[in-house]
Amino acid sequence: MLKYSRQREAIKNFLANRYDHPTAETVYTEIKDEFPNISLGTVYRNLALLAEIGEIQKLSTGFGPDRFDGRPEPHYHFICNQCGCVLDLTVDGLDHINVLAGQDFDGEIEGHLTYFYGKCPNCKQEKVKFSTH
Amino acid sequence: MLKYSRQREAIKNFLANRYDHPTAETVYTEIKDEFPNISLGTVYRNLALLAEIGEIQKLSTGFGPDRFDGRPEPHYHFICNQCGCVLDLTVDGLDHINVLAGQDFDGEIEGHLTYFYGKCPNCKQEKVKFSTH
DNA sequence: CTGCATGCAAAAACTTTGCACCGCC
DNA sequence: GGCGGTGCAAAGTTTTTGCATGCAG
Repeated sequence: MLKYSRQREAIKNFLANRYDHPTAETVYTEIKDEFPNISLGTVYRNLALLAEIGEIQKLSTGFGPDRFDGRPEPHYHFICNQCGCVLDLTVDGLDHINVLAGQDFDGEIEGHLTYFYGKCPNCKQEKVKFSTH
Repeated sequence: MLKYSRQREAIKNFLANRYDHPTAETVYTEIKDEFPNISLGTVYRNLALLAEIGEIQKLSTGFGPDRFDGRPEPHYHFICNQCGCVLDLTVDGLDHINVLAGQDFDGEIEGHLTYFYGKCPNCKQEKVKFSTH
């Protein structure tokens, strides 16, 4: 049975109000303001738990430590090749790619996980700036 | 300048002949038959290098260590929820999802990385077997 | 010979876990 | 009070790196 804990609640709320997909380390550091005694182990344990019960999402970007997203509903993510930032991305009508993927496949496709790559709005701007020199 | 090395060549060939997307550890263990003195550091260095120059692909599945794919050309991957195996998957006509993703996005989408999840042919079979009991 | 590549081992980076104590139910 | 949660620290896992030596160009 899942028991209430102030720490877990704080972690969940913290993530719900951040849109930059922080790492466990960042969650730990920032949440220390409110809980000076909280331990990194507790942060990892709760992040894993919350991800498992679907209240947050764990993002493995393949670059650096895992990141966490406080928005539980399905959506996509964009990773900037230049600055490494991770942004939420709403893309409609992508469910059909499961069907496409299953066409020549004998197993059963149940879902997919997609990361988009490129230049974030900020870095795209930078590029324009430099190219006008 | 990139200098030839027998170790790197062996790693590349090893991956080219495997279709199970081995981890660095597996590459290391298996390639020791041919190079008893090769070190894990060399394996990691060469895997990173080969991935960077696009001769192999690094797969971060978010579960366990990274895996490596000897097929450099773009294709997709399927990860079995049940047994954890990783299979190659050819899906045509998925490039357009970059356009979809870019529709409400101010940055620039340059590509995407997609993992499909579900039951592999083997595990799907298992399920059928059990359900007939 | 010059400098990238290797082998080795230490260390870094990231995450999990054992254990005694704490606090929700 | 019972049991899941926490803090702490140790350890586990995965990957990177410093350095002396080796080998390709």
